[in-house]
Amino acid sequence: MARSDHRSGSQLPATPTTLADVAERAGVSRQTVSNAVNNPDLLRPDTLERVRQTIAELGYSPNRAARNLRTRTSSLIGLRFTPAQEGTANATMDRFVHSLVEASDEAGYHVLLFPADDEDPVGGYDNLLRSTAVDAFVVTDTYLGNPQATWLSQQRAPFVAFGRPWDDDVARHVWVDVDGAAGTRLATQHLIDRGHTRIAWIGWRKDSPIGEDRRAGWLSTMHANGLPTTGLASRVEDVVHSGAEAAAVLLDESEPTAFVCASDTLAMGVLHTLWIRQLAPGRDIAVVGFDDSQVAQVFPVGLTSVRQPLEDVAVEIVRTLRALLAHQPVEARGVLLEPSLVIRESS
Amino acid sequence: MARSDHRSGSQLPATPTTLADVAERAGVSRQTVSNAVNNPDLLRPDTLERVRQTIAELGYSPNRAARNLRTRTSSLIGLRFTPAQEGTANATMDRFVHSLVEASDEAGYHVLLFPADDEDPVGGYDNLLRSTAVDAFVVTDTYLGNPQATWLSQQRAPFVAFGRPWDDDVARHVWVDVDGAAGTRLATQHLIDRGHTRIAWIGWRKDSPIGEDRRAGWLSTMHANGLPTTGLASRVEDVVHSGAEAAAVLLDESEPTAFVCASDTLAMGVLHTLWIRQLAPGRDIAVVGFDDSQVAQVFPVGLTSVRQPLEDVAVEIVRTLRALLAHQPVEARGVLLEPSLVIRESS
DNA sequence: GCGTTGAGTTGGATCGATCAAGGGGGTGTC
DNA sequence: GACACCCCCTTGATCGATCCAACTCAACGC
Repeated sequence: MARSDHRSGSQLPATPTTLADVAERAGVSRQTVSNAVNNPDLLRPDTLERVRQTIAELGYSPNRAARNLRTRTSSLIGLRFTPAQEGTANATMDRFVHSLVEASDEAGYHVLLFPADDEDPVGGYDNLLRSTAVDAFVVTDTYLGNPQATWLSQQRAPFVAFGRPWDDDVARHVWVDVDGAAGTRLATQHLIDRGHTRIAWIGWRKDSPIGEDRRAGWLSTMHANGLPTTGLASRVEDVVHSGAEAAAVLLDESEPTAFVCASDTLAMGVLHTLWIRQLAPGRDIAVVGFDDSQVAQVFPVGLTSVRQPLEDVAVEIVRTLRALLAHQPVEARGVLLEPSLVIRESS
Repeated sequence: MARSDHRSGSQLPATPTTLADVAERAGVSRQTVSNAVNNPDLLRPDTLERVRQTIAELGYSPNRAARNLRTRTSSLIGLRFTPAQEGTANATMDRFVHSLVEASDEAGYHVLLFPADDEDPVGGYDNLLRSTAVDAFVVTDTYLGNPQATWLSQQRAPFVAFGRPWDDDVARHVWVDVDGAAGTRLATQHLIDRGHTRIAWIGWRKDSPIGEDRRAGWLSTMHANGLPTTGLASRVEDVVHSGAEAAAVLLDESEPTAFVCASDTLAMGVLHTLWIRQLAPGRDIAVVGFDDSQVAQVFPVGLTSVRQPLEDVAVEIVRTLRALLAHQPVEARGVLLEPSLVIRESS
């Protein structure tokens, strides 16, 4: 005797419909219903149609837990959520998460968030992994010395990193990243095209490989165009007032007419200094930032900025993840995507 | 014969440890191990200790899928992720998600994200609900006419809304919200305390209950202080240039010395107009925004802004959710939290 | 002495799906 | 006619946890 909770109209039954309910109603076996859902070509067309009809009538949807238990998968992708830092313009996460959720959804996956624990950087991963709660991870902070990627590799846990493994003799994992150097190359060339010759760089401290990568783009473009770089570069903390100070010093000592910055945060610092000195951004001095943050977008003088193709990054990550989980050979160990330049009034 | 994959050191066994493995090794039954995990007080202290030891040795962690299947729960909270709109300063989601992930984690829950489908606003909910993939939802967009809350209520799906049900004769669901009026009251009083008497309001269109709520805070505070409001209010689209235009008109026609805005986006518009007119924010004209976005934080002239206590909102939501899921009577139908004012140079 | 009680532990059944193997029934081949 | 074969479908076992009822054993009361 099957459950008979198909009473009053639109309300959800107390116990949701199961595969067995559908089977009985359609006059077939459980396995046939299962096949209708997962391997439709195994069924005769008329049977398939009948089962599908019944599924629609009963509003059946396979129980996730049961499926997960049997197949030893969860259709979940774990992501450690790290929010945008207060007091900065860095806001990659929000857009990236959105893109990842969309891309995952299309591949039949959902995104599971878990918090960052500073004391135990791999704790969250370990829990989810041991309880087989997720199929794979997406790792975002691949800064030098971050143990996550290495640890996951050791555990043989499937994961894709957003970010290159900078200490490349260790962990050789699969990754997707944005070519920072290409971004600053775009920015610098753009300024050169506008007639600038004294273009300054304000970037992060030397121990940041990402920062050095972005710096390299500026440096190579300047050299390629036979332009000077000495005295035109500065490396500081990624906070607004450091950017402001660096800009002040550079203006005094080297008289640049344009700035390329490693982040929108630093670019805001530059703009601050310009504002104090009554210099008009875009007219007197050009400024380019990095990340195309909301700050760049709504600033009264729109800030020209390098934009990461986070939508593409997400799509690429999900594609790679699927290959990984299907145990297909992954074509490339890493994928490098090109950013674009969003030009606004500040340049 | 139990699995014996406890070979070379730190690598994860091919098949993870199960409850039965632990039971055999500890010389007790499966149920006892289960009790050690879920109902420790049922065991005699010495047995408990022995089982715990074994669990630690084997690195056992209960299989999520199996537990979910049996208990008909998932320890997952569903959240429809809507990213920050480009070209605005609205960035509540990022901080809220972070807070929710943290609060959920402490309660033993994880956050599951799913995408918004414009064509089928309840589709994502329906899928997750019918497949019993999540225990409950957190709903964030409770604007007037949003079908989500009503639909979920009809389905008797457990959920808590971040946001009041504005069309309050329908869906009487459980909610947590921030008192917008109290926020603008803080802002307005702050300006009055600084000696301002002609304080203008720039808000959203009249069909936004949230906007009207915030407007009410400004209005009541002005009245309570016997200050004029006629000709000092404007209702526009929530985009930068609308804010700029509104500010220009108000400055021309009513000569305010301060602006309270319904959002940081509009406040940026005001700042734009001030910049064009060579008026110094904070010195010539005061401006207050709403949301304490990154934009407010890194703007060269720090923007005073109302800050929503999103951490507290998340904690309150999770607390309510737990009560709901435990079928305990929820004390209050709604919880209203007080925002604070972050004072910066613009006021 | 014997039933009662209760704390501590156990084995079997169960959640709802999929896997693996095993039919019926028809067609084709010799 | 017998056999092999394929297509389509069914049955029983299984994933790993928890629920449920029962079972052991010591303490206790009368």
